[in-house]
Amino acid sequence: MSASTVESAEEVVSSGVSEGEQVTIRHVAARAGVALSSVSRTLTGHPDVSPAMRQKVEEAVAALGYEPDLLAQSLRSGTTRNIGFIIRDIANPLFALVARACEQELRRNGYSMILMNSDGSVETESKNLLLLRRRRVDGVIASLVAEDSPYIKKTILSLRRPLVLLDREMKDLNASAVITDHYTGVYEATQHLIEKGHKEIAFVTGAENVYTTRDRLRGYRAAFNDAGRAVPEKWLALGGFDAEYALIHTRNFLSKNPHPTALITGGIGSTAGALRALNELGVQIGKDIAFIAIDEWPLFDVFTPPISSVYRDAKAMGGEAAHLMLEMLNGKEPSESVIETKFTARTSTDGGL
Amino acid sequence: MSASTVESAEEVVSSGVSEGEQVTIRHVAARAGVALSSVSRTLTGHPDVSPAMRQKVEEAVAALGYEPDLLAQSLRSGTTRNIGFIIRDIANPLFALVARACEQELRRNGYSMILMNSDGSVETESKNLLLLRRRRVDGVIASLVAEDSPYIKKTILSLRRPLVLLDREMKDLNASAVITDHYTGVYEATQHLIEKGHKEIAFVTGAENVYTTRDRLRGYRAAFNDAGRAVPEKWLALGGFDAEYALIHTRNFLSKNPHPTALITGGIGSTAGALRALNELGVQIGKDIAFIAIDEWPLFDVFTPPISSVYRDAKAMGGEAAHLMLEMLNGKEPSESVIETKFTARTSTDGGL
DNA sequence: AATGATTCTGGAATCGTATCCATCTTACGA
DNA sequence: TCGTAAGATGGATACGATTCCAGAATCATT
Repeated sequence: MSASTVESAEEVVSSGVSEGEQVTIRHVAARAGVALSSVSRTLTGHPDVSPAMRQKVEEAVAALGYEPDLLAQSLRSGTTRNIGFIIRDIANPLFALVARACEQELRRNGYSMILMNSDGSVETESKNLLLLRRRRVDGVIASLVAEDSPYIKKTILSLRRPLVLLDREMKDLNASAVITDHYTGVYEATQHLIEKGHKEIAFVTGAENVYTTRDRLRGYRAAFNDAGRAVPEKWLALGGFDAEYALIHTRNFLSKNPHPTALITGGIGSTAGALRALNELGVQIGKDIAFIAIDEWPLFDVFTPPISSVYRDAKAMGGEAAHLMLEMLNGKEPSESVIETKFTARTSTDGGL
Repeated sequence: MSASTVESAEEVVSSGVSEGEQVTIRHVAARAGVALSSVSRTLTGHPDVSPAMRQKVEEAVAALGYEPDLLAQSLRSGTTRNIGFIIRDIANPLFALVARACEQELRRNGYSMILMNSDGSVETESKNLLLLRRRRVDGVIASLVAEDSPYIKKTILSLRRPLVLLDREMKDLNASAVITDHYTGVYEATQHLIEKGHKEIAFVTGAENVYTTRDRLRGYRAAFNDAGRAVPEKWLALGGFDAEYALIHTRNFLSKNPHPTALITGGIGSTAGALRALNELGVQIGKDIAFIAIDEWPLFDVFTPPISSVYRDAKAMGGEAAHLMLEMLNGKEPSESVIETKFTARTSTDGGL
């Protein structure tokens, strides 16, 4: 009796498995001289299996190098151990961190991640959701492009699978959500600027049809209100998270006279666009204008000048998303998890006045 | 006869499909009053289908809201239209761009991407490859952690599916590859520094067990040789692509006396680590030291000072990878695609002497 | 020793779809 | 009008696994 677990190709061929053919449970059964069902029972850990049977099957499995086919198992069991992950753009560094942490956690629990970019398009997003349903994923984790599309809502309702939303709030969906407490961070950031004497504080970010913007805006407004100041509505640009939008509107704001003395950008893309505009105009951050970024770019710590920011832990977001998904897969009710934000003042908020 | 394509839930229930149950081809056949096989033929576009049959089936499909189950189709057809994508870390901005472009292109062609991070571990990478095989992906696109692991090579050979390597070269694998012409870019970068009068040019990057490093090193050495200078071997740190490694070795190099007057970092992670070390030591780029980064961080264009870099088009890499994969899936032989690099001098390479 | 309970095993059905094969109808040309 | 081919359809089988069910073998009990 050979103790080897890997046998030569010739021996495998001589075992009734022809070249290139997939080794199935049937081959194992034949080699072990038992029934299909017995092999399956052995491998799935069914209690009614004798030690003799177990040994025969395990020998055959080792000899043939058999591996269960996840596709067939999925069809039979109705569960694929695949989770769909839909985001606007994986190249957004914040979402990349979320995706990475999420994938790690899912993988540790035996799930794989199917990644889809929605490219900022509601239509693509919707198509992706439908495709994921057809692929029979066990659940979907998504950062939706917009919350107010009835079409998306309908599509989601038709999914009939656990759903975890990232930084979005939608009613009547029976979904879990990882939401961020943007309010606190943005409130502190705005307050910081007001205390420094700024009145004309511009805020450039995405549209109000996502929770992210609404919660940030709430913090921004509250800081003015609490300070007994009027909210400078004319310095709000709430149109898109893309860099291009922020570039144009930052450029526009700074061409006015008077122009804002401080600028807050909401989100990775907005920050990039605004920084490009300032750079292009030769406006020096921390001197000609006070600047605060919401969400940190990976290399912010070595920027000159160091940039004041509202930080949130993207890794924790990803882990929490996976966690909430796993809970729902285990039959628990949907729930929410809140991620904190933290404002840190650095030298980019000096100057501007 | 109602012209509506979406019917009410009650009507669906009354059609023999009970609540929550998946609508299958069988229900469609029953509703249309035809055989299973006829429905299948109609939907797959088989020529032997009469117009009358087509109409009956299409009506039933619309009435029931039937959608083919990709899982069952996969099992039957042996092809999943899933592509595995394995990288070290999706949070690496360069790879995120590659992944995004690749996913887009695959999606346009009806394929989905299963994303797995190998976390820089050969073991995880290997497990991921095996899992992808069990998931019966149609192909794998991978940026391997190392080329010299015999275990990985064995695993890959056992895949028996089309494989596209990203920036790696391995013999006898029958794989396609997207490789980068690092040589040219690094040669030009090094030459630029030599012409400026630098002799002590440090180079911090990953290990030589990947093509990326070897090709860059070749360019670095050739520039010295062509200039008739000795290669400063003592300023080579070829140990890892992670930021931590670069941080430690940059710090170490600069603590020496004499220390390097110029620094080249190879790869996103290395650049981040080196920038942190320089920042920490208070060494000013473009003044106290000349600095060149290989691969650009997204916000390099607004860094102060602007950083000289060796650029490559990550989006093109992703698109090419998808393209090569699609070609192989269509039966073509493996091939290689080369991505260019371009050195651009900016003010970070002033000073240092 | 007969009975019932328990353990173990093999055969068959099933998941949802695609395709082979056989049958039946229709059409066409000689 | 007949023979043959082509067109159209239904039934059965297969993809690779799990699970139900029934029967065989083993064991304990009176």
